[in-house]
Amino acid sequence: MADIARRAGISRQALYLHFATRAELLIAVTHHIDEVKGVQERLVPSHTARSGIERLDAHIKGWGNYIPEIYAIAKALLAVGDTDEAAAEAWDERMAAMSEGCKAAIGALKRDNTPAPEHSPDEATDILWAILSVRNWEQLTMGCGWPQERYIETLKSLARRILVA
Amino acid sequence: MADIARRAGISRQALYLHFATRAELLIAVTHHIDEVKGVQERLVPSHTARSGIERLDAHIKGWGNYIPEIYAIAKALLAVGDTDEAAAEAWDERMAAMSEGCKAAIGALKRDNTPAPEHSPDEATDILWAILSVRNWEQLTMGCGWPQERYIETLKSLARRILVA
DNA sequence: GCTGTCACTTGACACCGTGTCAAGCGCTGG
DNA sequence: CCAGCGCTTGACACGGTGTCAAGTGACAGC
Repeated sequence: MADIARRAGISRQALYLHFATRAELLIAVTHHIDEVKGVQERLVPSHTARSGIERLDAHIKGWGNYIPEIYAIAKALLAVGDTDEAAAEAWDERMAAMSEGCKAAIGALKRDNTPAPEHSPDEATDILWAILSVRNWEQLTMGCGWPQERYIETLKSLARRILVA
Repeated sequence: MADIARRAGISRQALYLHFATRAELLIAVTHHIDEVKGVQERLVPSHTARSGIERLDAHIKGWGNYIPEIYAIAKALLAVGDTDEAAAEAWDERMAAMSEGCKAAIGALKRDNTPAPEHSPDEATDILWAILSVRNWEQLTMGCGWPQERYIETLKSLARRILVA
């Protein structure tokens, strides 16, 4: 909090006039970034995609390229979520939005009659959500050293083989 | 530290006579659990597997069923790893051991001439390692509510479709 | 039986981060 | 002119980690 106040050019106490707790500040930052960087707009291509496969690709690309932009705040929010209920809730809420996108992509596959027979739509959604998680991105790019481009392409390939008949 | 000391029936200060820092204690606990619960023994079936596919299955089962036993300490270690270099290193070291198992399974597939053509052995190892990560387990079982049995079976199925030709 | 050592105890303290409180200051709009 | 607002300074409480000093009690070796 002291660091942030210094960088903002105000006193530490003034920060508490705006945000009651550290968690609240992190939540507000998260919402602000979503607004400025526009999650919604990123997922537009996935709405206008014609086939289910196209939609799957667009969703992976849109979300996958969004992750690096929110990574720092996401990590902070996840960390504080271990002890702060409201922060955990805020994160879950964000994830629910992203999970809706997964669900829609899976739904589009079903409409095309191209879903993999191995999974129910719910299970397929869970799987897609899991492999697109921030933690997974962290592991593959920061942990394994994959460049972002490769992350996107490989995940597209994985998703197709797992979720498309 | 106070809680742990109380549960151990010694004074908080006595704890510091054994472990210099909280991180050091967590690291020691991790090693102790590995010793007692035996990671090595769990992976024996994977060494004796005949085919590459069998080995892949055995590795997923062995490790996948080990995760719930180490989950609590793993989470604590990961959390403290954000600020403590030694803890992060200890975790990476454990992960390297597990990653070796992934590598060996991929190697076995190659020896059988059954690896998926889409990935190099290194990439296949990274992917297997990522989907078998503790975070992924957390997400699917705790987040999505999958029972352990289903987690194992679904991951086996995923791994085959991704990594086997 | 004495003594040194060792594991532990009690009780204090420093430091850091979060969050709170009170008093004061300066600008601006009515 | 002044009330209100946003901010300031400066203090403090609290909890957690880590440190330090002095003391205690048991046990082993002489």
